Amino acid sequence: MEKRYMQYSQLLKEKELKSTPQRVAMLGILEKKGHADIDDIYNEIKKDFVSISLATVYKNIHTMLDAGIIQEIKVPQKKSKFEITKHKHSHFVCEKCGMVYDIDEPKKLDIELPEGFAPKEAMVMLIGICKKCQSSKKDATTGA
Amino acid sequence: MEKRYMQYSQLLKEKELKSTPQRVAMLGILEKKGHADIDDIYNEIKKDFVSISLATVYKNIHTMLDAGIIQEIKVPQKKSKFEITKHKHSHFVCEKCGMVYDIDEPKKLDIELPEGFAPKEAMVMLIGICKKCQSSKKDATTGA
DNA sequence: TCTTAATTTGAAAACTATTCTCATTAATGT
DNA sequence: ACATTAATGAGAATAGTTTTCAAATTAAGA
Repeated sequence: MEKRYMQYSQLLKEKELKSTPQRVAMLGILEKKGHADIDDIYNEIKKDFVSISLATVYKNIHTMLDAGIIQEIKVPQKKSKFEITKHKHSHFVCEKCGMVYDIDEPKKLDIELPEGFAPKEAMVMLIGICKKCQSSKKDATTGA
Repeated sequence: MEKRYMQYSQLLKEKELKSTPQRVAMLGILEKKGHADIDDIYNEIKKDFVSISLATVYKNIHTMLDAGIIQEIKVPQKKSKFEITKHKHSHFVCEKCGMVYDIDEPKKLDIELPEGFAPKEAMVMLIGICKKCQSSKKDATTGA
């Protein structure tokens, strides 16, 4: 078995989850694609697990979300995408092709809160035109 | 007719939309609640429009979103909420009670992008514990 | 390796959320 | 008030997600 599969297996066990081939494959797909929605994952995993159930994909998404192995990215007007939990970062969403890119967290974020509010986390999302769509002047969905 | 209803009527017409009592009422509810999801709006508007159809609520939400009169706020793990479009601002979401609060935009946001990416808009969302939940040490859903 | 206990899987049904269709009603401009 | 055009309401249709449960798989211990 390949090395990276072992790593996912490891990761699942650390979170007290059983390491099933389906879960490992889902993580592999998320790693490969970076960001994927339910359909992306289902369509991709079906290539290897012909009879996998969509319900299994949903269940595993939830299980792994609860365990913190993956995270949900909600973009206004779009379907949620998921990604493997990694170091904190922000997102850039292309309003043309819909691609989600990881970007570095803000170097500085100076925001003023009313008294009594205790922030734990800041999420920053930039919306704009990505490099591909910028240069091609058209939809880059079919690109990287 | 009340003054603020006239204003919504006005607003709709400016966007080339017909000013119907249902739309005006939806905007009134959004103003009153600040942030509301589809069910909030539907349950509230039914008090005045007993036979309003849920489909009408959905249709108007879309219409008004497209016209830019209202905006969608997507919070990870939660249902979308909507708000009347106003001056640019950020959001604070209480992870305990789920309330969404408007907060001022960052005074400073210093973020580095790879070359070729053209941002148009930055969305900042803080997650944490709101004032009410902070002080009551429990769910403040039933509060303001 | 074999056994057991606990969890996961797949398939279908159930449920929830959203959109569509279309006859009727209402809003706008003249 | 009239004509035009769009919105409403009701229900059907579709899409998206979760539940149920028997069979299969995993993890751990003997």
